[in-house]
Amino acid sequence: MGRPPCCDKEGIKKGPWTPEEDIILVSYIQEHGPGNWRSVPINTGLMRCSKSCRLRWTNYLRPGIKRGNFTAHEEGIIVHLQSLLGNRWAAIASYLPQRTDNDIKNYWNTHLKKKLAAAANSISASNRHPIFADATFPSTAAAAGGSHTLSSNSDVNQMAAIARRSPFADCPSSSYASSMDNISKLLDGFMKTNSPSPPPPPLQHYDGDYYDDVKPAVDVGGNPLLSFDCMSGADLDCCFDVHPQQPAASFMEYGGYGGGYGDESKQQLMNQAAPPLSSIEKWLFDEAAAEQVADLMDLSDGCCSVPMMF
DNA sequence: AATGACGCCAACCGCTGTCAG
DNA sequence: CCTGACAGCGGTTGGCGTCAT
Repeated sequence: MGRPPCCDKEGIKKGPWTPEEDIILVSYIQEHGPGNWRSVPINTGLMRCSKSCRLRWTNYLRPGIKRGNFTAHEEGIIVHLQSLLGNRWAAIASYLPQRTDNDIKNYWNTHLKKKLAAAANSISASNRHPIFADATFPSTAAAAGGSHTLSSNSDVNQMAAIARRSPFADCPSSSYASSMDNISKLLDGFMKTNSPSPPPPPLQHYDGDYYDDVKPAVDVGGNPLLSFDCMSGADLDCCFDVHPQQPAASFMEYGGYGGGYGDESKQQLMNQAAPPLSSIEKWLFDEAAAEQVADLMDLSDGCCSVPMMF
């Protein structure tokens, strides 16, 4: 289908935004709030298409955006979530509210992916776990009941190492950040007059969007389940079965590669105060998990020298 | 000092999902 | 149900800054 791009109209300005345009846009949003982007260029007189206005706001002007260096913790989360969710940058960004999806995408493409690829080149096939030597992997894993979104085998191998040992921690901060000072001052007033803002971290949400592999299933009693299978970056495959109406009756399974996708470790999550999906999120942010995996991996100091992975 | 190569990132493009009429 | 409008997302690109020669 596809509709004609909104920016094909004549008289629509493209390219970098000027400070004056930024101020106009911020002033308008300050008054009317974000949203209804179609009306923004009409009401402000900006010679920009609505899409451009939205992008400028969400990627640059929105309050609470953090620029500059990614911390090792942020890197760990990104790599962790990327291995779990794939290139779903908006979903990943929702776990890093101070970062935009564009920022994360750029950082992945320019730093992390490159680093992972370089490290992967150094990994000899003999060092890899047998499951990775199987050319049909990950299809075999999927057939076995697991599913994942790993872009490459090396993602798993390097993730924990990157989470623990950031090679980019000393990167010079973006000079761009300092250019934001004036706009930040402008936004101070906005933030004070528009509480609550910025949007809170969506740690509580579970709408099916962030877990790719939600699929219909039933429990032993025939009750509907949402089943979320994943191969985590922590080299554990896991399965969360969630009763939509009875989260407390849900359970989570963990299994290691060595044992396949089975039952060797099953943990009942019956805590009413802590629904299972909180456990998922806890797991996602559990730095200790990455540490454990890194220890298991027996990584050497050089990230291009990776011994036995498992 | 000049210039070519390279890296980074803001912005654009095209597609998909959603929803109202 | 169909269609069109809109918002949002992910991939890609172009321009600018930096570094190497």
